[in-house]
Amino acid sequence: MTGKKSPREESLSENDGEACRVHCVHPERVRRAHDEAGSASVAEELAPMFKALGDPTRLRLLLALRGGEMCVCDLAAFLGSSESSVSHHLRHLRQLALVRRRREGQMLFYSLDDDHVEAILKIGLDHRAHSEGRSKR
Amino acid sequence: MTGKKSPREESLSENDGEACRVHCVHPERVRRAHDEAGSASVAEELAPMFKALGDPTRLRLLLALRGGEMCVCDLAAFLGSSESSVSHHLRHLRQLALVRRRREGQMLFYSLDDDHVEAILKIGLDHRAHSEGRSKR
DNA sequence: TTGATATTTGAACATATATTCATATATTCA
DNA sequence: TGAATATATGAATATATGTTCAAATATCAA
Repeated sequence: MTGKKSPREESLSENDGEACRVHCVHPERVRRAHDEAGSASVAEELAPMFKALGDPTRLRLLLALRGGEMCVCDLAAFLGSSESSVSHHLRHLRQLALVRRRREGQMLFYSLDDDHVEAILKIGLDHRAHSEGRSKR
Repeated sequence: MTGKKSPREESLSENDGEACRVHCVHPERVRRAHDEAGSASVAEELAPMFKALGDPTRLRLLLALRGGEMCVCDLAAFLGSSESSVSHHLRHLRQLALVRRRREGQMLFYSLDDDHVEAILKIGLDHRAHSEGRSKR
């Protein structure tokens, strides 16, 4: 992590020289952006996890699993969708280390794999509560 | 006792009878899942935000903005992509209340709109560090 | 006003993705 | 062994999504 001062407040009055000529660019800011965002591969590695959470069905699966492990047909019954579809989603989530599974006889019980997952879900719910209908058109 | 025993984990308060006949379902678990996940609309409302973070380009924009506000051409230069593309993405993020903007002359400066956004990004990065290469094939 | 810059917007296209259907695998039990 | 159950998997398809291109706004400066 790159240490830095509190962002936000600074107005750019005298900051990066002035502004943009011919399709601008404030060099200072671009440089700082690189510090914050790292290389492109950081986002490339991180995005798939968020994308996985971005599907309502998968998200619902994960929210449900907060209550404890469930088998595939439980999850299918819960969602009201096919077991095949659920299985595809679970494989997807498993490949991303978001869920793990445990076999018991013919059944496979799935559960959340990582505490971070719960944390992210929680913050997401907070954000939802916080910015209720605040979207800009 | 009630017939058979249940060698299952006790993380759940009670066992759901045994398992599944003809495409199972543990009623207790399904009920608890409903408690945890709420109605389908919860996931429907929450998913778009995660989906927005699920695109590497948009994610990179948000990571960059952690360093402070930036104008469109800064962001385009930073990403190495077109300003049109960036603008489309920013509109998307703005509609979800993930970023806000401030005009200064001809330029528009974008910044993160919500502390939750930073929090989610941070946890995401943590998760990435934690589960490095742990994905199951 | 006119011209220039910064950004937005809509449509088109090419790619990605979720679901379905049919089939395959794994495990238990007779 | 074979039937039955629970889940996985591959292919096909229909839909969603990101980027590009062309054109439209908005602001400033002369």
